[in-house]
Amino acid sequence: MAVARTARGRWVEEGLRALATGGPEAVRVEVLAQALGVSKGGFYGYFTNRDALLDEVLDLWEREVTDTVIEQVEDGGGDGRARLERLFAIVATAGGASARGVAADLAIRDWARRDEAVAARLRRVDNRRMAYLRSLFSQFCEDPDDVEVRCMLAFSLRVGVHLIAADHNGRSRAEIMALTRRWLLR
Amino acid sequence: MAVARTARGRWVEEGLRALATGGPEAVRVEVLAQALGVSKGGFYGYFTNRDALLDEVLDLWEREVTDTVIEQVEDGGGDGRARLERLFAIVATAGGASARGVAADLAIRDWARRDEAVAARLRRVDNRRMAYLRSLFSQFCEDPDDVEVRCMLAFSLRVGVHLIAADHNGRSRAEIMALTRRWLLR
DNA sequence: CCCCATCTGTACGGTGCCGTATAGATCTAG
DNA sequence: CTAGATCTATACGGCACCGTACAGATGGGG
Repeated sequence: MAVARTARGRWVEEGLRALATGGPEAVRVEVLAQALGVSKGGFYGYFTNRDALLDEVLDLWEREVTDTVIEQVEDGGGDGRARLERLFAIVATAGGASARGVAADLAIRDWARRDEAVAARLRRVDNRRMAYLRSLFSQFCEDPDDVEVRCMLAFSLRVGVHLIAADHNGRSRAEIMALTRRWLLR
Repeated sequence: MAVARTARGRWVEEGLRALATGGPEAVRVEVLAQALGVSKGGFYGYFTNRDALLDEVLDLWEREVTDTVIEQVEDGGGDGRARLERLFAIVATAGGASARGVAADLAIRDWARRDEAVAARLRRVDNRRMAYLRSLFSQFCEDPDDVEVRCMLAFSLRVGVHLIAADHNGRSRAEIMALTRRWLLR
C-alpha cells in the first residue's frame, strides 16, 4: 500500500487500517485524527462526514485488492497449476504486507452482512476474483462443474483459514493447508 | 432456542439476537431494554455491567451450538456418509430456525479476531465440531491426512458460503453447494 | 393487614463521539 | 510586505450510551 502524499489520502489510509483491525465501528473521526497526530478540525474540509470517508476507504480497498494480487500472479507466467500454486503461496504469506489486506477483507465481509451497499461492492470484487480463479482451474479441468466446485472450495478455504479456530489432531494448520492445496490441484 | 422464562434469561437471549444481527457493538443495554419493552433500570440488578452480559451471551451460544446440531444428526442413525449428508442438509437450511444461529456464528468469528477471550471460546467450539466432523469422515476415509483435508474443506465451505458474494457462471449457489458436498463425500 | 425483599422506572452525571463555527496560522501572488 | 486563500486548532452543542442512585410498585410470609 503506497503511502499517501496528500493529507486527504492519509485520512483514507488510516481509515482502512482502522477498518481492518477494528471493523467499521472503529473508524472514528476523532480517533483517526489522534492516530494521524492531527486534530479533527481539518477532516470536514476534505469529507462531508464520516460516511463519506467510509465510502472512500472502500474505494481504496476495492482498487487495491482486485489488481495487486492478480498482477503478481500473472507476472510469474507458467500454466494454470503453476499460477494457482503461486496464488496460494501469496495468500498463505499472511504475515507480510498483505496481513492488513486480509484483515480488511474479513472486516468487509462481516460488514457486508449488514450493509447492502458494502455487499454490492463485495460482490463486484468477489466476482472478479472468482472469474480469475475459474480461468486458472479451467486450464486443467474439463468439466465446468468441477471447475466451479474447486473455485468455491479454494475461495472458502482462503476465507475459512483465518476464521476457523480448530486444531488438527496434532498437525499444524500450515501442514493441513499444504495438503489441502495439493488436493485442490489434483 | 427455548424462550427464557426468567427476566434475566430474556436479557441474555435478546443480547444473542443483537449480537447475531449487529455484532458485539450492537449489544447495548439501553437498546436491549427497549427491545424487551423494559427500562434499563433492572439490568444492573442481574448483571454487573455490559461485559458480564456479553459473557453470558457467549455462554448461551456455546451451550446451544455444540450440542443441538450434533444430537440432531446422531438421532437419525446411518453410516458416516449418511450422517454427513444429514449434517450438510441441516446446515444448508439457513432460512429456518438456525438462521440466527449462523449469523451469531459469523458475528462471533469476526469478534474473535479482536478479542482473545472470544477466540478461546471459539477454539473450544470449533475443536468440538472438528472432532465430530473427523469422526464421520474417518468412517470412510483410510488416510488421516485425507480426513483432515476434507474436514478443513467442509468447515471452510460452511463458513465461506455465507461470506462469499460471488456468482457462479449462471448456476445458482445452491447447485454449486450440492455439487461441492458430493465432491467432499466421494 | 402490613412489612420486608425483590423487581422496575426515572433521573442524573460522565464519556466518547459527531458535526459546526470560528479564530488563528501558513502559504502564495502581486 | 501585504492581502487573500487555504489549512489547522480549539471550542461548542448535541446525542447515544454507560453505570449509579433512588423512589415507587409488587408480591409473598408473618
